[in-house]
Amino acid sequence: MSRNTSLTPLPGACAACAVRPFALFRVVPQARVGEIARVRTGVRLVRAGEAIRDGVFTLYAGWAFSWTATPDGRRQVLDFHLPGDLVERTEDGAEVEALTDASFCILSRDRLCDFMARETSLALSYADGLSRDRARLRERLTSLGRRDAVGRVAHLLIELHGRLLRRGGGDAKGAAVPLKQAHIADALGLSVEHANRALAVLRKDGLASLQKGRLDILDREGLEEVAGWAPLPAPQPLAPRMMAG
Amino acid sequence: MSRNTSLTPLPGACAACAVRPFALFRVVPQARVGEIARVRTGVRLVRAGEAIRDGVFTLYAGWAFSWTATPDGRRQVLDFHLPGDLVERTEDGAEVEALTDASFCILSRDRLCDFMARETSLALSYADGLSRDRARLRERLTSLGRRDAVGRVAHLLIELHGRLLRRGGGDAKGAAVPLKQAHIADALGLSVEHANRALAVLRKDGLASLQKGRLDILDREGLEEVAGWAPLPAPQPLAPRMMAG
DNA sequence: CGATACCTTGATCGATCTCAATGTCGGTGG
DNA sequence: CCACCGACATTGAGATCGATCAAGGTATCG
Repeated sequence: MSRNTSLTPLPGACAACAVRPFALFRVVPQARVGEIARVRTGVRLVRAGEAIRDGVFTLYAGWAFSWTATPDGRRQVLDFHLPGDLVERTEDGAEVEALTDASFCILSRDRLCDFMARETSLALSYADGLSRDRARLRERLTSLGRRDAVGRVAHLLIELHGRLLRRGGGDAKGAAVPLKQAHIADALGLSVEHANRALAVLRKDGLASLQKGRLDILDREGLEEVAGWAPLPAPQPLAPRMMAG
Repeated sequence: MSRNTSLTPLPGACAACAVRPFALFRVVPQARVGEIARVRTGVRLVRAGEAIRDGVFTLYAGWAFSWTATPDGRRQVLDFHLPGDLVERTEDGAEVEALTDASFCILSRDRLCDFMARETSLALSYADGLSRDRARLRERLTSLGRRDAVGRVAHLLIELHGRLLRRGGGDAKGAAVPLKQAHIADALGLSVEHANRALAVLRKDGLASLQKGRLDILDREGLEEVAGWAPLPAPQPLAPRMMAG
């Protein structure tokens, strides 16, 4: 039994759900929260490192990530999932794995569809989630395509910090971030050793520090600088013009 | 006027639309095609290289692509858009540009929302499109993260070939692909020179050839081999059926 | 013809990978 | 308490892939 207990809370009643304000069902008015229960087919608790095979679920506590294996046996992390995120296991060979001990609500795909059919706002909330996923992937793609290792790591840290802040985790100074260096490397297309060196640079330069599950933002502005974060639209006249025809 | 004429056709009546079977409105039954007209606010023809500033549109003829500028003035191509694709200009600084001469139907975001609110299957079709975008971005992310230059190019060529085949363009032997090497480089995080060398390898090895706007698949199996291609099952849409009635 | 856009090739440089140790820390069994 | 172990982080040195720089080459078009 000692090993079956966990400090990770299980999801409880939807009406009091702490992550609903950030989740798919945020659009459901309090009066109709009962209908959510018919979509939820169960709750589950998994240990860090366990694969999650349920098709559709809302992460309630803990982190998870989606990844895919490359033909040469390495892996690419596709996205990190935070509490409140709707996660779908797709059929394309990508896997979902708990990054920490985690709990979540399993949803019925069919009943979710029915609910969305009755509630347009819910369908739009679903689409909104997909849109955000897409935006995040575009950012990451830009990182892998055009940023160096330090820039990629800085960018990822800023992104995660923002996502956590938005759901009330951490503060401007930092947040709990349980990533190992291997997760960062696999997400950013780097070797673990190089991810380590990039983090060391950020630390040495007093920009950010990720250690023992804690992210500290030491110099937000400097961090954005090395991330190539464009707060203002950059002047474009000199940008290399693409082919015109 | 010689320069204002174009061989690129403008979209005509929705009822006879050639790309509708692959587009957002594929779920609208013939009997209700008239309702689409109220969503369409106009049609437009643009030249290759022109920026497209309309917020939401369905590409009818020609190719386009979305891209974003990096702080150092280079650019990252985020996605290529083919006839039938629904394209949204997002607020995040990404731009959309016509890759060839192109025409499209401009949609009203508000009226599209109304239509989706009335017709769940349309909302699901919209979500399905977002899902596919996401799947494509995940594939590309894996490419940039874990494949070498030749693998990335091979993978992109296979992807484009598949997308074209699905909408009736080209055949197993190849298809019209108007990409310049600079597009490929900017999409895959490579320099133009290296993209060129990767294409040269594929050509020399008799796997594929991209020249003068034409993609030839010379050895599909070998191409998949170097791409590290895992044949994926068709994405399972959440539920896009034809609208009843 | 000259200009422009695009493609191709070669040489050098550099960021990142790979391989190989070493370090640290928490736990665990003796 | 100590010795050991496994998981993770760190560091160094050499090898590589792809970027960059620098020319040419080709085709199209006015």
